[in-house]
Amino acid sequence: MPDRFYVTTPIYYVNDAPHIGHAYPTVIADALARWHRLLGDDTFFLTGTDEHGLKVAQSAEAAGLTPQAQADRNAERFKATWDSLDISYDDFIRTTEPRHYTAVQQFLQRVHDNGDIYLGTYEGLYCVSCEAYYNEDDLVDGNCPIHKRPVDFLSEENYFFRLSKYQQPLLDWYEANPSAVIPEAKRNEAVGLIKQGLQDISISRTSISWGVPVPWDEKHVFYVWYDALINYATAVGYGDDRERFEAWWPSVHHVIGKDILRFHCVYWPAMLLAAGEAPPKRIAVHGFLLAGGEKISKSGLNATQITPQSLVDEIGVDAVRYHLLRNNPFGPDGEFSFEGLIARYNADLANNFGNLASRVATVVDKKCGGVGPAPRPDSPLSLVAQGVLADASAAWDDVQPSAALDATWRLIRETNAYLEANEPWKAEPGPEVDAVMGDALEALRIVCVLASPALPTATAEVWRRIGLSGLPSESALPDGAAWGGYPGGLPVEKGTPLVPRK
RNA sequence: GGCGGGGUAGCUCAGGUGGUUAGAGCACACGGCUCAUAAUCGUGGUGUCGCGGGUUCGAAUCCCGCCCCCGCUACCA
Repeated sequence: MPDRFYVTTPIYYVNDAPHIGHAYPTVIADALARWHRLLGDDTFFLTGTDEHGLKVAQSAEAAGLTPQAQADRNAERFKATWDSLDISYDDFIRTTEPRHYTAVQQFLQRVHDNGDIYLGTYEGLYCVSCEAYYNEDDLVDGNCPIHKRPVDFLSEENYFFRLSKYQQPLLDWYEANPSAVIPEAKRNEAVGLIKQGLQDISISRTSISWGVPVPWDEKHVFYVWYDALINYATAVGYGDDRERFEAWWPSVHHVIGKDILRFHCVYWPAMLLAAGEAPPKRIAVHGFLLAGGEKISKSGLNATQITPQSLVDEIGVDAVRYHLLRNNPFGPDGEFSFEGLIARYNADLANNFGNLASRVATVVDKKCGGVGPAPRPDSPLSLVAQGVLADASAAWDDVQPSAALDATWRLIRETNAYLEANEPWKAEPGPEVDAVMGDALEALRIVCVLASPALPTATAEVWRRIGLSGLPSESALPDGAAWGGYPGGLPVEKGTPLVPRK
C-alpha cells in the first residue's frame, strides 16, 4: 500500500497578478509532488485561487466588472503562469465553485452544531470609504490612513468561533507532533502565538455579500479567511465524498509563506479539531523572497515587474524553477535577483549539468562509436551516487529543496572529476574507456532521475539523448537511482548544447 | 517590553551533544587538460567563528553580560 502525499500551495488572492512571490511556493510544492511521485506515493497536488472578500469586490467594481467576471479573468492568469512553469497540479480550486460552497457550509455547520460558533458583536472603528475596520494603532491622527477622514465607531453582529477553547488542545497537538510545523523557528512562532492566549475570532460579516452564505443565517457571509482555508478539504471531497476525503486526509502537507502562519498554524488546526477532523500532517513555512531587501509583492517598484512568465521566456522554465528551489534555504527570507538567476544558471546548469552531458556524448561518439557502454558495478562513482541519494532523499523529506539539489549536484561534480582523472579522450578505444564512459552515463542517468523534480524538461532531454526510453520521472525510487540501471548498448546522441551559457 | 531566529571566508550558507591544521558552493588567483557550452580538473584563505568575561587541559560549539539585524507579539501582568 503506497503512502499518500497530498500537497497544497496557498490559494492566491485573485486581486493580484501572479508574481515571483507566488511562483516560489508553487514551484516548491510542485517539486515536492514530483519527488513523491518518484517515490511511488499516491500524490495529489492542489493549487488555486481565493476569490471572495471585500478587496475583490471593490477592485471588480472599479474595473467595471462583476466580482465573478474579474475572478474568472485573474484565475486564468494564474493558470497560464503555472502552465509556463510546468506546474503539475492535479486540481485547481476556486473558492467560488459550488463544490466549495457545499464544503464550507457543511464544515462550518458542523462546527456550529458542536457549539463552537456563537453570535456576538464585533465593534471597531470603521471607515466608510474603505468599508473596513481599523485598529486604533492604524489610524493617523485619528483618521483613516488611506482616506484621511474620520472613522466611525460601529458595532456589527458577527458569528464568532470559539478559538479560546482550543488553546490547550492546540498546545497538546504541537507537543505530540514536534515536526508538524517546519522549520523549527516557525513552529516556535506558532506555539508562541498560542501561548500568548487565544481570543475568539469573528468569522462572518453582514456588511458585504461577496462570500459564502452562513447556512443557518443568510444575512451573513463567512469572512474570507475561514472560507479560504477550507479549500484544502474541499478539493479532496469534503462534504461530497467522505470516502475520498478520508483517503487523503490528514496526509496533507501545506506549503505556505510566513505571512499566513497564524491562519494555518493556529486557526486552521483549531477549526479542524472543532469540526472533528485531524489537523494537517505538516505545514512548511517559508520566508519571503526579497528584491534589494524589499518584499516582492504586487505593490512597490521592485522585481515584481519581472513576471515569472517573462523570466521563463528569457531564460527557460527549468532555469527559473531550479533557481527558486536551489538559491535559498527553505525557511529564512532570501534575496532574488536577475543577476543571481543568471549566475546560478551558468554555474550549475550550463557549466556543470549541461556541459557534462555534452562532453560525455562527444567522447562516447569518438571512442565508443556512439553507443553508450554499460557501467561497471564496482565503479567509485557508485558510492558517491549512493550517498547522494541518501542525502537528497533526506533533504526532500525535510522540505529543503536547496539542500536536495546541492546533494544531487555533488554527483555531477564527482563525475566531472572522475572523467579528468581517467582522461578517456586520450585512451585508445577498448574496455577501459568503455567502463569509464559507462560509469559517466550511469551517473548522468541517476542525476536525471534525482533532478527531475526541479528540471523536468532538461532531464527528460538528456535521458532521451543517452538512449533511454520513457521519462526520468517514470523511475521508481529508490531502485531507480540504484547504481547499474543504465543498460549499455544504447545510441547516444550529441545534439546541440542543451543549456547554453547566458 | 516579552518570545523566537540570526550575527562563521568577498558573497550565500553548513557546522555547533566542546577535541587534531574551522568547512562547502560561488567569486577571485595561479597551474593542468583540451573530450566538453572559454566549459572542466588541481592548488591557493593571516576568516578577530558579533563584543567582553567565565567554566575547561581544550570553546565557533557550554555559562554570564553586552551590541547589532530580522520576525512575531504587547503596551501590560
